[in-house]
Amino acid sequence: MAERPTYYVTTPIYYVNDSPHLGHAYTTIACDALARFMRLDGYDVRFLTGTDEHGQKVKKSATAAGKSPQAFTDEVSERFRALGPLLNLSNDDFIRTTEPRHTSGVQALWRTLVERGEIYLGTYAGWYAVRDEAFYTESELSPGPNGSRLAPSGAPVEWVEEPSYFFRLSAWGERLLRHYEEHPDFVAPDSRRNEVIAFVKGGLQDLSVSRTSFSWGIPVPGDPRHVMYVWLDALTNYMTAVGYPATDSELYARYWPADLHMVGKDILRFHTVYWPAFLMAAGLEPPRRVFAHGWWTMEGQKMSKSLGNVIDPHAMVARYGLDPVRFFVLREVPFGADGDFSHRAVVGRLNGDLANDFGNLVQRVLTMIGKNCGARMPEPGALADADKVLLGAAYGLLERQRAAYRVQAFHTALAELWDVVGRSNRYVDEQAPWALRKTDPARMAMVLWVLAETIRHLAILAQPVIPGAAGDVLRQLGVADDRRRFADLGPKGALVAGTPLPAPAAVFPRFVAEETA
RNA sequence: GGCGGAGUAGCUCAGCGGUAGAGCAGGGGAAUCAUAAUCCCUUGGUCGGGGGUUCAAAUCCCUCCUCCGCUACCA
Repeated sequence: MAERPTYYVTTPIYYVNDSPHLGHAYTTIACDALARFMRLDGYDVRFLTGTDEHGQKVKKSATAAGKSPQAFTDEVSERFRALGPLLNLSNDDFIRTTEPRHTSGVQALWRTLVERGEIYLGTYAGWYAVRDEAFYTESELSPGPNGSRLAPSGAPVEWVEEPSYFFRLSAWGERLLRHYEEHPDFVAPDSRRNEVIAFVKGGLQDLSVSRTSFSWGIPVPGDPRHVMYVWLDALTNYMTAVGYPATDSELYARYWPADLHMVGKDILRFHTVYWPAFLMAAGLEPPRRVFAHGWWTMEGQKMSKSLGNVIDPHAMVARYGLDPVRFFVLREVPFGADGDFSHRAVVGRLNGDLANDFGNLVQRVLTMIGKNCGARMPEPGALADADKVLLGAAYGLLERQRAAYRVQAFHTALAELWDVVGRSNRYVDEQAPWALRKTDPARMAMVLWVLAETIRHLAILAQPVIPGAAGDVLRQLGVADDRRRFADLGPKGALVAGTPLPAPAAVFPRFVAEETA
């Protein structure tokens, strides 16, 4: 038997300085939908998420909370891990940068880079604001009193020099540009690709990859006064989670290079410039693709702690239900663009697309089968033209879904599914099975079977995005758990007449206005 | 400032050289299997302003206006 093709997809590892919010949920849901889609399509999938736990900010937050960094990160990391059950995530692994498998792997990568002459000891010099504990570039500074300079925060800065290890990033500009050229799908969407190319064309400086100003990090091998730059540390998780530095290990051999790193647009550069440069410098393969998605505003406003409009995923799921939320974030905006998470829009999708269009379609069909076909899957007969048209649309969905998922166009994939939902509702009205019940019961049975079979296709293909509801629909259709893969689509997996069906129950209740307190 | 992107129906957007489109919202109607869900019809736009190329321009070119992104070492 031939080996199944593999697919390795990652979320960024989330920085534990922050509690999980809609943004984290969004990225992870998108990856989950992708992972589920590929699994259903027969791929050997690896889906990774985790937490990024080192750095000065974490240390400060831990101190502020009166905890040790390890105790603090244990706690916050657990809140990210809890997103798994909350959002029905299917990740195969969850990595923390404080785990030994990671820290030792990163140190191995460091040693490799040193051996290859890609890292050298130098001096980092820059404008440093003691109050902010941060360096700033010349361009960020504004003039202060008496010829001094001020940071954007208003803090005074001073010229500071400290020893630091540097990565020879400047040597990789041409190689990176060639990589972008030869792999046009490496950065998506295209607008982001242009940005990255423009950035690299502007010239690259060597990158400071160690710090001596704090110690909450991975020690530099052979020079423990330094800890590693958090991005070198963090990015490497994608490899340490599959066994790096054991490049001959089963996991690494199977899954590296990753097929897709999903990221927010704010961390694009780290993934498309530094990361591939680190890897090429170490003689390793870069990931195949990096997709930068957009951000959500909340009722038209930027989410921020000060505005108090940061969405807690638990509250969001409690209010709307999980599958509606998953559906909304992937359906509402073209993936890659920014979107607005408004109550009105969520309810519109939930009541319109899910409850009225899809949920009600399933309900009306299953109820008619329940009442008029003895609660068993009806007997199909000869196909009328209208039947062929509808079934043809259903059969044609898989290829279209693949094309959309291939480029992470979740919104397109869902729109195509819902096109068939609409066709199905029109078909019900045109065929009017409630009238056929009296005039031509055999034809009624055929119509209901065609609808059930179409719904089977829709539900199987909707599983990646709304796994709970789609699974419920399939259960109500009497489709066994092991007959829900994409290989079961088409006539060969068709619903079998006579199969006893459970009593139908609504899958998507409409959202009704909450009591105003 | 430089580079890139976008401005099309009330809203969100598709169209990217050949008689202005979709979804939602609004208006009217049909049907009654169904979560009063569904289906049909319909109102609505001088496609940001101006100029140009063309038999023909949302669609190509120029220019102006507005908005957004990027312009490196917090992550």
